[in-house]
Amino acid sequence: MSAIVSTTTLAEFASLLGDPARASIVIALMDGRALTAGELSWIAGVSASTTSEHLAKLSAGGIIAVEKQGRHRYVRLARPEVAAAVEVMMAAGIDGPRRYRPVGPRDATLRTARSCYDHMAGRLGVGIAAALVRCEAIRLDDAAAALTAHGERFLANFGIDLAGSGASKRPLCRTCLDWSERRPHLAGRLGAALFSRSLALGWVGRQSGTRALAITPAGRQGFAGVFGIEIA
Amino acid sequence: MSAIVSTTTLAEFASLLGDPARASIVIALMDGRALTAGELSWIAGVSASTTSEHLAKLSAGGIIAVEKQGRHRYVRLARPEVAAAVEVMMAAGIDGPRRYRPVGPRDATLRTARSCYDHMAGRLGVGIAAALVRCEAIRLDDAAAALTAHGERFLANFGIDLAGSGASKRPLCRTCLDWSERRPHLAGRLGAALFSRSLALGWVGRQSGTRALAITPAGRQGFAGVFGIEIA
DNA sequence: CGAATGCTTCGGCCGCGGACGAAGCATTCC
DNA sequence: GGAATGCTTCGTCCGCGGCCGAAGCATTCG
Repeated sequence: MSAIVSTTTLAEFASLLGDPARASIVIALMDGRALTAGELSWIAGVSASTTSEHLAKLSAGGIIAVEKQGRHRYVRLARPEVAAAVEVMMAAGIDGPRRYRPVGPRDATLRTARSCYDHMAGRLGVGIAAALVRCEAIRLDDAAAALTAHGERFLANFGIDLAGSGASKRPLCRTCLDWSERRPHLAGRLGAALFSRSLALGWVGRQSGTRALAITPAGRQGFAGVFGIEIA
Repeated sequence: MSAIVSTTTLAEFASLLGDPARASIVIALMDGRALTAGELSWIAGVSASTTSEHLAKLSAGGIIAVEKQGRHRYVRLARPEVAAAVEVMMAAGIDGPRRYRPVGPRDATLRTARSCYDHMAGRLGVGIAAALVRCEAIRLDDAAAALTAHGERFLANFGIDLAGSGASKRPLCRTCLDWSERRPHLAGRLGAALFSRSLALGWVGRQSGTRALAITPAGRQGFAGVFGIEIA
């Protein structure tokens, strides 16, 4: 055998992702956010009971981690390896039959800056995260991220009021491994707030039909001034 | 959706690998060699007819490429992206449910040096590949690898006559991403020749029942002298 | 040419597993 | 307390797909 692991390992892992409903679930979790079973049920387009069974399998297979919280069940991807595998699998699955896909400039702009649900990713996203760590506005340990008192003031100064964003159940500050940069960017309520504030300031702009974000001239100035980052 | 590609792409790709028989087939092809349908039938442990159906699916899914040759049908992986995906999936599949696996000494020896079909992998394999690049015996661009004129002489000096190995269809020089090292090692006819020559010189020895390779004292000296590498 | 080999197509069997709804816990809300 | 919500367990159904053997094409061999 070519592989160190047995063949069943590959087949088991793959078959977990080989079901359309489970694939939808996993893709929905790909940005690192935790979603409830109910939300996933809606996303996957199957009943609550079916979703529950799928979640049980994914959990047993080490794909997802489930966290009970009140009467909700929060689901997230279990390990970064899983996210990495899904990324690569999607890349491999594209144009299986077809030959090439024209990667082109569109891909390049995605790497520069893109939206990942409601926060920013790409070089811009990881740049901001790194800048906030550098100036000790946040601390990243392991998987979790924490906002410092200094960071709270820093962000308030930037126009972000996290306390005002309500007592949502959603984690305040969460990191997400960036697909193109292989370094973390910020997700969670903080990531979302940074994104919406950047949009409000006109620093970045969405483009229809793509996740690519345009960094405006004002944005270049602003990101450089506030965070000290230059995006190539 | 979080992903660039649609959810069906992931599910389709994954379900192709989600069947034990197909997974065996793909794993058997992981080193880039082309095998016949009959061989794969034996490897997968299913009948010829079943194998034929599996091959049709894998081919339609862009996983494998099939080349007709006389009354044989040679099968190989279609694209490097597929091999990369399988590598990462196997890595992600390990210890899905289980927390850690006791990596232990057996695993350590596998990481040091192991056979990957007919060539060498592990630290030894990637070390040799790196050494050959360093001394400009081979060039690695992107996925392909090419032997230089200097490299041909270098290898002849080492006792490898690649011209004599026949006009096999098999690629001369091919790289394979190493599972444990995450760096390329050499496969293809060159990789096979390096392995058999090392065996002939008594530099490495196979061990029964495992893919681990033992590096002999002569091997330590030899690999250090010829390639300038020390394997920890 | 006929016989042997390699693979595919066809037909049929069978079981896995994904789907749902109803009922059962658990938690929260009023 | 009771009602509402969120999720899981259970029972059941049903269809997809993997499996095989026999027959059917190809190709090669003698």
